[in-house]
Amino acid sequence: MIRVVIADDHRLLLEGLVEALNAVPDIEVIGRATDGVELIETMRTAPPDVLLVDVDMPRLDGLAAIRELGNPVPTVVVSMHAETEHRARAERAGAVGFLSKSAPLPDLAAAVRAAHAGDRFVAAAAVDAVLAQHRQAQLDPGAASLTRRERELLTLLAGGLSTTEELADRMYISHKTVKNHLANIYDKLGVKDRAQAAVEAIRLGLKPG
Amino acid sequence: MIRVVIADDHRLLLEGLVEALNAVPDIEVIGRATDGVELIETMRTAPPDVLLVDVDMPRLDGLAAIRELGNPVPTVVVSMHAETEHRARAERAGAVGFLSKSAPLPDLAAAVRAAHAGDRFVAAAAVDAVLAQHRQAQLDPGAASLTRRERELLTLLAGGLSTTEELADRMYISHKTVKNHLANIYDKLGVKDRAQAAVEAIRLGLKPG
DNA sequence: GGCGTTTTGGGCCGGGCGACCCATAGGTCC
DNA sequence: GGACCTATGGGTCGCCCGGCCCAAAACGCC
Repeated sequence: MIRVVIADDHRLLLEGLVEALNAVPDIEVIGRATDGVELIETMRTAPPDVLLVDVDMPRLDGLAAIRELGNPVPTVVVSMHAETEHRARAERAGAVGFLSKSAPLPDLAAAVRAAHAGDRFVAAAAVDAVLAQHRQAQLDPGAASLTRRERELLTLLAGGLSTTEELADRMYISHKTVKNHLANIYDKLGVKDRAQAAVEAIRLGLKPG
Repeated sequence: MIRVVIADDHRLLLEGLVEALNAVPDIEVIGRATDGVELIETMRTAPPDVLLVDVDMPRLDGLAAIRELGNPVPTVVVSMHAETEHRARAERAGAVGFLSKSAPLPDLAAAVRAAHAGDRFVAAAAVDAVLAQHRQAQLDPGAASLTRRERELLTLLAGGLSTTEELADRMYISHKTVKNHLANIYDKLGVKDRAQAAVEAIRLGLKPG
């Protein structure tokens, strides 16, 4: 059983990846992170056999994070774009694999196994199946344009936090900022209050993660 | 393919039955009803090969409904209790089968097939598997005690209607009654507003239908 | 280095919401 | 027949929510 930690700030994609990989018999996802700082914390508490990271994440990007970590475990870098330049940068940062987010799932599993076995540089491929799963959310014109904080807030809402005060406390921001985020969410999702937003969030597959 | 219509005022159980039966390869649920009047309407617009009805339903109970219909299709009666007296009444009303809501799913499928084949009186058995699915909701102490109207309202809420006015219009009651129902729902589910109630409703599997 | 976006925060206002009272009609159950 | 629940409806009150205005940091992108 290959134990994997995944880091990606796109929560929907992250969840899709987790589900997809957990469906692979010899792979188990034991941790996830949505930014570099969280990733370092996760690596400390639950060190995996293989690490999967997105290149661009807030606070501390994927490449900086693996440099910071000093490559304790084989790392595969996942990127939206498959350009050679990104690949080179990932390689310099110590990654042993580089994947585009637009290829079939089996390639992703293969890359994880290869990294675990000690291979260097399994290139390209990966994750088209996941994007397909993820497509539903992208089809919703507004949902795709949700920002990171908006998705965070919406996820909390779908998890049962409803009052402005609760949400503000949980996100360490003022109640006014919560209301601003909510107003933007309503606009993007085409709803008019918390109840509808919560329903929509669940429909879109937003889950605490 | 045996086409079936199911009538049951317990919506959660109804949905469980529908799902369970749709999972059976040779059975397809083509309609559902939550009271006798709705059942008669459904039978008119979508006549099935076999009818499954609950004995006690509001407005017009199951037995009265099948009498009213004049038994155009073989009917299996489902009851919470498996007492002989109820069985006798069901038989007099023209039902060809009688099942308790506390036996394994295969028996239910068997009863449907038997009714379709023309057998008279497949007794007892049925639907324990469905109750298991349904158990989650029953474990929630409050959810089980929701009344019919409360469930109706909650289902609308989970479907995206959120304002008092919308709900009142849809249910043909005053906005004040909606607020009363909501207050009772909050109390029973242990939540404090529409957003949390909607989240909980979805978690409990309430769906339009 | 400048522009757009994101995230953060403020104020104001009207209306809707939830909490707490209440009553009445109809049904079920013993 | 009486107790209980359900469904319906009313009123009041305080607070919170959502709409609409604005501003300033921080970040990414070109």
